[in-house]
Amino acid sequence: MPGTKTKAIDATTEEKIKEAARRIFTRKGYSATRTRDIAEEAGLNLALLNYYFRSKEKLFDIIMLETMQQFMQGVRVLLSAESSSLEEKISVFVSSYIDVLIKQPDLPLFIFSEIKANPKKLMAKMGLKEFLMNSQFLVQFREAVKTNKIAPVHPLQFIMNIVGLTVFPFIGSPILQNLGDLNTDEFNKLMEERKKLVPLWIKLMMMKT
Amino acid sequence: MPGTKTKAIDATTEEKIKEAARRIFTRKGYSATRTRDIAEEAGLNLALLNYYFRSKEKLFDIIMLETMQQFMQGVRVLLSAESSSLEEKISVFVSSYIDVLIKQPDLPLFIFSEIKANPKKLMAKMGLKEFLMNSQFLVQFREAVKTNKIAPVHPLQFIMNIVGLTVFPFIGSPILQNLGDLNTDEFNKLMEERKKLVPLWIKLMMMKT
DNA sequence: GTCTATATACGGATAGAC
DNA sequence: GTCTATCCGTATATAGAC
Repeated sequence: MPGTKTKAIDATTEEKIKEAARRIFTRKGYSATRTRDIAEEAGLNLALLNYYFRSKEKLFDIIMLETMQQFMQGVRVLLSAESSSLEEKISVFVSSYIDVLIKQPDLPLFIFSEIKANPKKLMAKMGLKEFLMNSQFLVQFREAVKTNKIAPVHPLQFIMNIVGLTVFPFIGSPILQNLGDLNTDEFNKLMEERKKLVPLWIKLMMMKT
Repeated sequence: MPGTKTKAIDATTEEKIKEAARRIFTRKGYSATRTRDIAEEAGLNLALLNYYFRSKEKLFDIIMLETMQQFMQGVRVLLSAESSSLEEKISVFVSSYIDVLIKQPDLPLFIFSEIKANPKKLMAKMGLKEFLMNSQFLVQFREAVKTNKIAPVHPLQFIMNIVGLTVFPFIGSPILQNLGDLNTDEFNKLMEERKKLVPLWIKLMMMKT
């Protein structure tokens, strides 16, 4: 039966639990998730969770760390990259992010909720601030302001705009889909459109007037 | 019978409970909130909650209904108003909304989270869709598109932009504040700036190119 | 490693004194 | 109306058989 199966081909029990946990935690958040839901989702016994991860919280910590690293990847793309222009960075960020979010639309609400619930525990692990400070992105932004190519605003305003225009639709999707009478496919079409629109809009917004 | 007795000068016990519940629910969400937290926040005994509201869920429903009505008020301002122009509507919406959110920054994350957790139960109560459909806002938007004043995009894209640029910073504030090394006052200053910037940006974004 | 059964803790709800 | 004490269901965690 299960113990005699090969580990090589299908997912190990530990991986099954992690995958199930990721789905449920992301969908419902830490507090609303019951370990029973995870066990059921994984098609496994409840006791296995404790055998592999000792506690709900430890399991969550592992999932959360991995999730945030994934979420951060887009940001790192946006911030680093020596060779590309500011505009190119924005395009790449928006486009790749929308791809991720179409596949995992629950991600933003989950991350922002959990960070709010536990800022100290989770913020440190991101190391986002250090990354931003010496980033090529910030250098290019300041240069563009100085040379009068874009309007002079706080860099954070600029970042809020890019991230907000990209991420917000997924946070508000239940309301927005209802508002526009859209099913998921139709909604995703609009998101695909935004891959081109958002970078264009950002460019227009930041024009010197 | 609860609620029928005194209309006193200072807050009644029932109001104290509701105020405490509003704060805690909004801060932590339904699942993570314990009735004991609410009782403590109100400086009252746990048993009073049940005396006045029968259950955690019934108390939550009352709070949630009131909160959504408040949240919707800004939207209604945006959508209705026969006399004002499209631009004016946007300015009023952004400005009044940012005022609300500076006072109650937890509101957006709370509302979006709870709607996601229980869309059927909560969406109907908003009645947002009906409101939008016959709104002056939508008429004016379509007119502006037809007369070539703004670029032709799905109205929902337009709404996402306005709401996203206004609301997103408050959803991401823990991360954003950390990113920019800002305390709450400094962050709020940026939000005050956005009262003027967002309407301007919207105007620029939507230009015909 | 995986299961069943059970211990333990926690949170929501209630009974009853005042 | 408000309190103390307590009940009871549910969720997490663990023991022990296989």
